[in-house]
Amino acid sequence: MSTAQDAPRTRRMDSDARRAQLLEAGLDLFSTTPYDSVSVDDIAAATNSSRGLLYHYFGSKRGFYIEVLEASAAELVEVLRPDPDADALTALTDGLRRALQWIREHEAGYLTVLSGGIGTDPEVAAVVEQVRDAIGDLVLTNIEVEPHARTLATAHVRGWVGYVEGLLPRLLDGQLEEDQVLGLSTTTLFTWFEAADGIKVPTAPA
Amino acid sequence: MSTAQDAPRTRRMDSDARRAQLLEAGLDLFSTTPYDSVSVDDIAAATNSSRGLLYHYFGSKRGFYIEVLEASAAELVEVLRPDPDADALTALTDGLRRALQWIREHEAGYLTVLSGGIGTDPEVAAVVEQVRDAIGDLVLTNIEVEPHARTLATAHVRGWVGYVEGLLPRLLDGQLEEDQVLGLSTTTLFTWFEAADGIKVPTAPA
DNA sequence: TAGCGTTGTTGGACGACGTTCAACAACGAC
DNA sequence: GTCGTTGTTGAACGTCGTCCAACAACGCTA
Repeated sequence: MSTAQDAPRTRRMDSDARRAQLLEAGLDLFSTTPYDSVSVDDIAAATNSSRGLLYHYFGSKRGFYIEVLEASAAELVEVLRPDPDADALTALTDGLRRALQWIREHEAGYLTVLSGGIGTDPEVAAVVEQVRDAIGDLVLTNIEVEPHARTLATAHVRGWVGYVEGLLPRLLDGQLEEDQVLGLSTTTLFTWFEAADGIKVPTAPA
Repeated sequence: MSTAQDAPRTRRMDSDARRAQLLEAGLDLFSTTPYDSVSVDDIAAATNSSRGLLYHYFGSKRGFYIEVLEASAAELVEVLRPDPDADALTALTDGLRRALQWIREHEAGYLTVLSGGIGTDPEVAAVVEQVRDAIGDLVLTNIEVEPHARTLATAHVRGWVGYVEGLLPRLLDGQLEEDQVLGLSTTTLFTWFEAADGIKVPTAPA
């Protein structure tokens, strides 16, 4: 017979749930601790499981790290997704505001996602670069760009993502207010669009 | 008696020279290989010395890595330093051109410096952040900013550094020409200055 | 309920790594 | 030639990532 007291010694979980549990624990740990100071044992301990499990699900510690990165990045991109009904400036401002809120809530976690990764690891760098591109594309969503202006416009939004990232440390340590960040960011983004040839911002800002 | 053939078994070097030799080897290795794939043995082998030497000079592998970072960053900042006699636009364009050249020459190395570091390591992040601030200050050198505009101007150049960094991957993989990068960068930097209150760019660009 | 195959899970074992440290060897001074 | 200084070494240790053979919980069938 089996009661609540004598639970099975090893808890078997649905594999999706286990993956999610590991990823969540990974985000927690990597957010607060440098990559190589987080041991596989730490991750196992945080999930009440064993070292081997991480290898069963993710193949290697680095593979695990990359999935943590991707999961967190997906969250951020989701938060940023603009309201398709709003005009460009409003959509951007609102999206940015949500993103900044998300970053504040996950302050340490955000740093893991966008500002870091493991050293020169090309796979990690590729993931981070992909996230930045994705955000750039998102920003470009409801802006009309003629084909010949495509390259420069894409480059500009990609640069702009870096611009916003550059402001973040100053926002997080209080040197800058949220409205200042929003002001600088939107101005820098749209001013170039307005001056550029072959780009039209629907319901352009005053 | 001693000839050229039977050289001393262990070569004693001037400590400054040895430090420099280790740092150079470190830059080589970290440029091409992720941090935790570079072993202390590799560094020792590259300098024909032993593991212990790195600890003698740098205390730890991470301490060593940070010094490599700092050395490389100092080089980049030096290259960027604007000609004090030129007007703002020329000084910036020339500095940027030199920097892009330097980055092309040290392509992998640059990635080690500015785009990376070890994961969430706060010490590493601080060094990288410092470099970006230093570059921002450099850009602001020959621009006249009234006290009340200081905060925003500093923030803008800091964001701008991120902007340029954001364009770099596209320059390095050939999606963007150098002149396009220069054009986007200078436009984005100066357009805001011109529109801002209390900021004067000497001999402003047309 | 007993047995069976599937599959989530474990932890010992291994090689590689970062780090320490006591001993060593090259050099300058006298 | 001797001595103190100091650059240098490599064996030894504890920890880590990784592998893998054994294990145990569960669903299914009879």
